[in-house]
Amino acid sequence: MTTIALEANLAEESNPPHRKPHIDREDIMSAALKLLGPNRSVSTISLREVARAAGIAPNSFYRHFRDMDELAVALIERAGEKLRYVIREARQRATTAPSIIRSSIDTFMEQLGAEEQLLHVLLCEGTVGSDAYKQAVEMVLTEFENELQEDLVRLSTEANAPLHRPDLVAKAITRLVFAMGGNALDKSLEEKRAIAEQMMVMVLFLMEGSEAVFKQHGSGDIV
Amino acid sequence: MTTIALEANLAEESNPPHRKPHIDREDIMSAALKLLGPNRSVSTISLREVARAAGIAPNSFYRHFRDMDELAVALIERAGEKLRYVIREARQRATTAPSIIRSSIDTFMEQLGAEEQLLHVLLCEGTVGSDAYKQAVEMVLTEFENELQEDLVRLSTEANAPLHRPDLVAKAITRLVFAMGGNALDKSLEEKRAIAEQMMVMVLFLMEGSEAVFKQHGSGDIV
DNA sequence: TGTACATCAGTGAACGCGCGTTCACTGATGTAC
DNA sequence: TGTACATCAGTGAACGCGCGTTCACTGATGTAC
Repeated sequence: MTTIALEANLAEESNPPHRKPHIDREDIMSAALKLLGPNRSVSTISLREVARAAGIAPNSFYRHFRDMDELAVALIERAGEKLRYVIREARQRATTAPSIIRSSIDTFMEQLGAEEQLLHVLLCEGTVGSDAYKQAVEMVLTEFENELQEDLVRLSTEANAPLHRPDLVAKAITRLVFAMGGNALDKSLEEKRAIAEQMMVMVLFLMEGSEAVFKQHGSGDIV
Repeated sequence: MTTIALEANLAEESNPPHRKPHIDREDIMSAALKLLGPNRSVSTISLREVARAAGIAPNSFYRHFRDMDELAVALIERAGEKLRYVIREARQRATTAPSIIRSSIDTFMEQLGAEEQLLHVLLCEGTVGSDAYKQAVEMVLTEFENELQEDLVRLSTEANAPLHRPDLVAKAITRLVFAMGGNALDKSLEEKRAIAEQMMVMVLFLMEGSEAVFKQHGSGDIV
């Protein structure tokens, strides 16, 4: 009795007794996301945990993913897509350099609250895990940097305030925001807001500094 | 025969057969460090692995540490001390703002090569692991930030180029250097050098930016 | 100096557990004729 | 429309393994008398 009730509950579907629910990669991915938390990263959750959360037998996992690594990479890619989509939207709402910073960071921090689990994957695990995993995170970050650089160049040209090494400005902003974001994940809403403010000042420093160096040295080497 | 030879080898001591080697926290910590690598972080190594590497029985571990968490925290603190010591030394070699940046970052990257395992602990695991673990990493980072801020204020005052929000400059530099450093860990010497160059430009941007903002707004709020 | 004793870092054996992975299976679904 | 068959996402049972932790032990070391 108790066991049967428990099993039905785990399956999270009220299908007729001996009917199997149909499960796809999507379901498994969101089951995995639910397991993430301040002390649980993708590299520390087990195949059996994911199967349990998805309401399937452990061996059924293999019908959809070769192993946990493949699942992890799929999650990272999903997170990357989502993040890019969201930031692009933020960008369209702002057209000047200062406002794009503010709206991008605000959006980033909003998402941190709303889709905590998905971003967790990107923010917390770039340095641990399998090679495939790290490489996937690195790709997302690089892509992010490239888009950001493009924006920075466009906006600073329009504003007649060219930047020295905009590639490094973009890289510094990206790494900084991701590092601080990972740190902010567990924090309260209030603390997150404070961190967002700090991030904006830091980004401002980077851009002003790059501008100042350009004025001193142009786009050439600093020596 | 083979088994006996293997065991003697594991113990890494050529003591008389039934003599027990004396082991202390130190030995266990360095055994743990040896296990770290690009795909192994403190939070993924097991008590038994550490015991094996230290040449003791698994249960002997408990004579020295309550659990793996206590070991992890000890490692972080050790890494923090080491890092602080090394950077302090670097600081004494340099007295102007630009040269302190260069010599600190050079020293940091040198240590990355020399004591890779020890720094791994600080760089790669701030966002995963137990609360105790994360808190210990956070403490080291904060302490680092405070020392850096002190230096920045002193040097920029001497140079008559005061900074806006030196606390945030210090924090940004710290987070950036640690994030990029964690990323550089697996890389070749050549790549590490390139990353060190990038880090210096980024730090320069932060300082020049902070200076520029100070000139515009003084030390008050930006808005 | 010699003896008795307490301490405590080490040990081997054993425990129960959750894990990843395998196997042969089942039965619903879609397709060919 | 009905029948036979292939496909394939699901299953339960079982495997061997490494894990953390416990227990009662041993024997070297230091101390008290």
